[in-house]
Amino acid sequence: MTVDVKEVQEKLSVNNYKMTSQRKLILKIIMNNEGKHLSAEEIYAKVKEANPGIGLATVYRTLELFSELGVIHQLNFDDNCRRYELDHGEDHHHHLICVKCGEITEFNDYILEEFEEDIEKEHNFIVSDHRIKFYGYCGNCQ
Amino acid sequence: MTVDVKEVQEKLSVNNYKMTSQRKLILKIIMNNEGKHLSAEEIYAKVKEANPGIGLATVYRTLELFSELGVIHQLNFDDNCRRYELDHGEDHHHHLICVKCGEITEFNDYILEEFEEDIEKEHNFIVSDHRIKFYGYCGNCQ
DNA sequence: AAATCAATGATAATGATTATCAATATTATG
DNA sequence: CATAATATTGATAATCATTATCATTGATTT
Repeated sequence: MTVDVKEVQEKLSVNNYKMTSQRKLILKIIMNNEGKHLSAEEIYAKVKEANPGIGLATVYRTLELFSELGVIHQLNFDDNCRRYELDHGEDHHHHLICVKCGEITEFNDYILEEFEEDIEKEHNFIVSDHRIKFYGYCGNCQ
Repeated sequence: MTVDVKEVQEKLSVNNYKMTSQRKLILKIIMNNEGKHLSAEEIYAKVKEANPGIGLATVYRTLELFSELGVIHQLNFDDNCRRYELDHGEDHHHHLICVKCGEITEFNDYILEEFEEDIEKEHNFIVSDHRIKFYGYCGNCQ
């Protein structure tokens, strides 16, 4: 389930939004930086290299729009800003956060499927997604 | 592993901090509101009922201090503020977040213990803590 | 071409958090 | 006990990410 420009264009037009040059540029920046978890300001900086006329507000608006459409989703690593990554749907995509150097590693898992069923029974709560953060020490910091 | 005032007093004095009346009041507010995940502003409001002279800055400073000492820890429910709860140590304490009404339910689990071992082997990452957020629909919103 | 509506860019406003600094409380010391 | 040294506090200013505003631009329709 990879994300490509055409697919996003679809999602936009279905919801009566247009794929403008600014939106396409922002999308490409995000796609070209998979795993970097860029913040709005970081995306803004990269975007300006290609198109210096673009406004910060447009970046924020576009990130909000993409989040609504499920193209991306927010992350929070407790560093005072929202970060974003492509939403690949049902991949169980999580993060290892080094509490010393802050390095963030990604990994996938599928072990919580059955656990979600338990939650639904025990707490009468229908799980649609989950996010795990593991805190600890990366290879360099042990 | 419950948290009590005496224990916090210990932690404070070990690190050359004093248990002032303000700190004690803030601690008690947090203890009396277990499961509420109060924000700094919310704690400030409750604190002022008992001691109107207390300053907002003191609340923020105390929350930072308590976090450093491991008395409490931060939570993030993507609602533009940091929330806090008592840190009970190694209890695996997680949250179910309703994406519709925002209700937050707590639960504990121990199933990820063995999974942490896998992570240590595969990613050379020593896990010290983990936090899971399950998103979905609570009983009222299904 | 005129009208309608969406999207943008610049900038002001907001709001949570942090920094500053003088005043106060506490502890150590002579 | 008095005084010096230090920690803590309260008030307030500063910061900074994010959001709102609004006039302008661009695209689309008729």
